[in-house]
Amino acid sequence: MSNTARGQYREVADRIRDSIDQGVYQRGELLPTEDQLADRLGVHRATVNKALKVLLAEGLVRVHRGKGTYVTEIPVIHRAAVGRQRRETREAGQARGAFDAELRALGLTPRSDVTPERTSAAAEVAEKLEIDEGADVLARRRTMFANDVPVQLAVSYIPWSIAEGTPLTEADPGPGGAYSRLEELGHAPAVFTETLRVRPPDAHEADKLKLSPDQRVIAVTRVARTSAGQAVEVNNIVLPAHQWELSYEWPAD
Amino acid sequence: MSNTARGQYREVADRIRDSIDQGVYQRGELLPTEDQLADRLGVHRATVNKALKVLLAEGLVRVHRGKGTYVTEIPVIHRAAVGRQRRETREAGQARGAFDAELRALGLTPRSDVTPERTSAAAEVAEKLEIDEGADVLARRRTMFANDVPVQLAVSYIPWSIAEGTPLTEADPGPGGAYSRLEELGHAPAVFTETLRVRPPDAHEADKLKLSPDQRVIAVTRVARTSAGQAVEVNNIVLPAHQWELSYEWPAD
DNA sequence: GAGTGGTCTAGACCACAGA
DNA sequence: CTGTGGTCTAGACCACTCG
Repeated sequence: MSNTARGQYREVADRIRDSIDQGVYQRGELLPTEDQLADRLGVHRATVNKALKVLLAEGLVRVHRGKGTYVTEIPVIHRAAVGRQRRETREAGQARGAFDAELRALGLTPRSDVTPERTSAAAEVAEKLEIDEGADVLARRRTMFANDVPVQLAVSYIPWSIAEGTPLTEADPGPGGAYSRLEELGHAPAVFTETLRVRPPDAHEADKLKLSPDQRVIAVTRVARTSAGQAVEVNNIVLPAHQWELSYEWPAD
Repeated sequence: MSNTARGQYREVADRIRDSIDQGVYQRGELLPTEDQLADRLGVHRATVNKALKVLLAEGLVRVHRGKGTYVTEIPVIHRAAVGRQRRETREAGQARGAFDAELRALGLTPRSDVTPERTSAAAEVAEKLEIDEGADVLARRRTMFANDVPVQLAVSYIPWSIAEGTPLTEADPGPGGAYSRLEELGHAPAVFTETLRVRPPDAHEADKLKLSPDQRVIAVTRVARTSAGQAVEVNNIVLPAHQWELSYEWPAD
């Protein structure tokens, strides 16, 4: 087995979790330092540190090295994959896209950095786009924030042969986003595929998303194809696993 | 940030990972003990222990307490959610279902325990099935194995008013599985929804799936509805996160 | 510089597996 | 009984943040 003797650090984690649930420590508030918690709970600091990693895994706390440990203020974000590409969704309300709409629904303030760039396709991307390795692609790199907390990285790849000279190469591709432009260019996406893996963050992801090695990301690879089966976009999306809930819906046939 | 000074244990993890990748330690093989690794690599055992937890998170190794640490022998299993309910998929080849087919495709030997049971619906299940809390439901509990390694837990709930007196209450519901029976009973599922969360395993899951608290599970809640929008089945699926790759596909409209 | 969390070493005890 | 990994304490050093 693996779990019979629970370990003191789990008791400590339970006690701190209870304090958070009961409002002793409020959302966004700084917890006592590990030394203080160790004193109060009568254990060594290393045990408190391990307990806090449990809460970190659960997404209950957030750590700023050199500053302290905070109670998480961002609720779990729901991402409904199916439907988010629809024009109505993309243009709904004040939102500039599905991501914006989801965050506003939770009372959060979305923010997003975009960097379009012409580059050459790595092997995995080229394979999925069915182009030659090293061929030119447009890479649109996005970092998304909720209340200034980073919650998503995404890199969208589109063959340069499609994107060249179009608004797709701009930071803001215009109303309805990139999918609307692809539609107008005669490359309307008709079928979407998403493939998911859960893994520890790599160094770049840990840095950008402020994650510790004890946390996980959900790596989503989305491929958009035309009705002719031609892949027109590959999107590599990285989400802090504790911050998201994903949903999918499809017909039986 | 969180990751600038990499930490010695990550170097140790890299070295052990390299040894596994290069075949120094083979699939299914027992690694040297933590004491031995600590001696060879010139670090304290606690550092080796922490390094092994990194590899555990990546799914590269498996730990049997009291015995040792083994190189994982099960490859990542792919689960294509869309299409697995189709009759052709369910009845394909020698397989008794989509799960069987997926494992056989990887050269693994599937095995599965099923325990049907009449019970009363918990709040979350009742809400999704749109029945009264505490109303009777059929619960079909499954534990699935690949080469005798547990790889999935699932509990399928069907209102007792539908299941009573049908083959659904049997351990083997017959050809094509439960969905075929629902179809014949006039409750053919027409729309499926899956909602995913990543979290640490609870005590029961850790025990059944032989997981350590440092690992994660993907908790999938699937709801099957008829074309009239009536929920007929709720399935709570728990997967060791490091062992699976999930995929979904859907049309743009 | 003082305070924070991240990590490492040292040594110890425990729970579990198997001879 | 011995050997394994899991955990705890003690004490130390480091990197980062902020005044």
